[in-house]
Amino acid sequence: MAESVGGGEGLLFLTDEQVRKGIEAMFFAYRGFTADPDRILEGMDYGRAHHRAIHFIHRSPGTTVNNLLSILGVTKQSLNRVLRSLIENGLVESRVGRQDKRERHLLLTAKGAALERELSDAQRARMRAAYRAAGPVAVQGFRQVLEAMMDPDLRRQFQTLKESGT
Amino acid sequence: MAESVGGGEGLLFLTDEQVRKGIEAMFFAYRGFTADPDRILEGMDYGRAHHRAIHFIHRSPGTTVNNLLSILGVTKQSLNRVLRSLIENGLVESRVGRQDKRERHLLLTAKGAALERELSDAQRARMRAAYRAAGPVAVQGFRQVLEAMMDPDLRRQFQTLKESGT
DNA sequence: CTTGGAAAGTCAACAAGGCTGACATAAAAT
DNA sequence: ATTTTATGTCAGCCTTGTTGACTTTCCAAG
Repeated sequence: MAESVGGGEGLLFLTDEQVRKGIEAMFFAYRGFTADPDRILEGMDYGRAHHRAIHFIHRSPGTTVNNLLSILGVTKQSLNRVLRSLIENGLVESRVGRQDKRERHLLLTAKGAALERELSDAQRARMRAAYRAAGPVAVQGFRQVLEAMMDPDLRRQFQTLKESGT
Repeated sequence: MAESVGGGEGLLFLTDEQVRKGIEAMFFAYRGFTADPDRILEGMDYGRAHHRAIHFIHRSPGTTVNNLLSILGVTKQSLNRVLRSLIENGLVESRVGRQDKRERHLLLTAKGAALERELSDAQRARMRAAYRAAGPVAVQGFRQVLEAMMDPDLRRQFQTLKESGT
């Protein structure tokens, strides 16, 4: 790499042009990031919105609608459209809450879990390949920068999710 | 960080759960990435699609429509709608090609450049802050992983753009 | 010089996935 | 008893993507 990213004490001497490259990298990388799931979903009745719902239901089984709403950052009308089709087609189960019967707890059915696996296998394969190509140190840095880019509320949500896993 | 990302010889011992966290980080970070420009554009007649067009026209002044099409990865009908409004509102100038008069060369007007600056200032500010928080080593890693995530064609496009700068 | 094909623009129609506003229901909380 | 919360739903709108069809312009090869 010709361009240095050096500078001590956390001070970075990056030109606007260099930062702009980071922005473009983010743009192109995100296209790659969504490409595989998009390919799988096209032809089915589902899209990226369904993928996101399935992902986070898998991630937090039994999560409530409101919970999912705040993670996804969309309106309930928007989520409901997606959720309804997933429930109708038997990918997601909606259970009335036991303590609070107003709440609906969302779970993947076997069929839903199968699609989740197919989608996340594809997406993880790409991530793994990228990680392998870039190396362990790069992966650490990747995560740190991404986390620093998030809005504070989203960062909190992300960290909450992080703790729930592993 | 409790989770190790170690492993010698480019072999990464990452569990599916750890890779999944990278995927979620990408999702949340992209929201932050687009948040500031989106805020600026809301209320104007423009959206994210306009931002992207403006960005790449600024980046490669005089680029042709076909060129832009392949960078953005949308159909000409979709781009045309965006481009038309930018031209009508005097943000973009479309010049008939000198050698090949079928081609249109796209340039930002002063007004267009002003909006471009406003948008990219906001976006760069966030990137800079993230870079500063994460440190120089992390920034290197960030770039490497992003580049490795791209589809090969997009990576080539990205690298071509990279060379044109600096 | 004619003709094939590339570059660009445009019209129409459609779909996904966002949004707002309004309203309904059930159940919890006060 | 009343208010608030969680959810669902209807209707309508916007942006941004898509396909298909058609036109104009014009370079380039026959």
